[in-house]
Amino acid sequence: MHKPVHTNLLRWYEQYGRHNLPWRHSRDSYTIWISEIMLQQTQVTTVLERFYTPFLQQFPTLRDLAAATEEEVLKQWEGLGYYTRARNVYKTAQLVEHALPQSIHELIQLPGIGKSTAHAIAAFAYRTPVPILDANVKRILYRFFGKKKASERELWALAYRLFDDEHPFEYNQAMMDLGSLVCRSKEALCVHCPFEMQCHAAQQGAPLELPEKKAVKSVPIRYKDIVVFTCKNRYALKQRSGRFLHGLWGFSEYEQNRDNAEGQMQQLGSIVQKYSHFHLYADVYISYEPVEGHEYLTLEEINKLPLSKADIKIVKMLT
DNA sequence: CAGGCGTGGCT
DNA sequence: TAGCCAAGCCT
Repeated sequence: MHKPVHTNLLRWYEQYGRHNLPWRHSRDSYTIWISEIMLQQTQVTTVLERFYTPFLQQFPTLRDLAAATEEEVLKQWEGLGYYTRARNVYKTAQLVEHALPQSIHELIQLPGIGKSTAHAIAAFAYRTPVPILDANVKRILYRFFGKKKASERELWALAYRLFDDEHPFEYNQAMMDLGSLVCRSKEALCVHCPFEMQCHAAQQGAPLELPEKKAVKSVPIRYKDIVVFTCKNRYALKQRSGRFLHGLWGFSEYEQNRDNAEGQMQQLGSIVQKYSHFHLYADVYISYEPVEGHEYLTLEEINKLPLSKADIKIVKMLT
């Protein structure tokens, strides 16, 4: 249904919306899908300024992506983080022959596409009249309906309740922009909000109290020694195979151990890398001893490999 | 279902 | 500045 709040929202969107986002007016399901995956847990600015265009330049179509290697895709993803997204994007390109499916049911079965992304692709690429539910929309819903906490199920119900099914596309875009520009997590600009009069939190005068903040968990610190084995201007790396940074290349880490530091190893420096679930403090050493299970590569070769931020810092120490 | 999963922007 | 948190997904 189309209500007065929707009229206010659309008017606000026409005037203040982010109409220059390159994926916004695309009808190509491929580019919209790539943008949606890149934007998972990632700010618009980062994707927009550094990753979206170069990626599509290298892989302009689904067919190009499918024809690439996983390492080439990871290299394009280097620096963006959450690399499982890159591997899932590649996997999906192998799976679907011509184009992404259109139904939410089918989309959600593809690797890396959950309920939120499936709705977004359906809404933006295929103009399916369904609401989307991202972090921006969630924050608006919490405040608009005056809820301190809500389950995913409840949030979807609220998303459908507020939805404007007469202008679904514009409504969805408007909601994301409103959440990003006005109903912000640390500063709510209610005076500029088209929902101000209908919004429960705004009427209570305390929008920032919603939603209820989660208890902060302390992040563990891991201390490691990283050893760069070298021989004749080549350095030993291997491709990571665990869940963490899977597929990226890197130097070898060891539990911090005085024995390592003592021998003939020379310390190059140290790095700090803050991951979402732990912080890494590592001393970096160089060793001229031979090592098994690695590839000895020149700096030129190393720079062509997909590397994590921490390993890039170490490569910089070598140059 | 809580935690693993990267990196950088913003306050 | 240090910490929060950003167009989530998977296990």
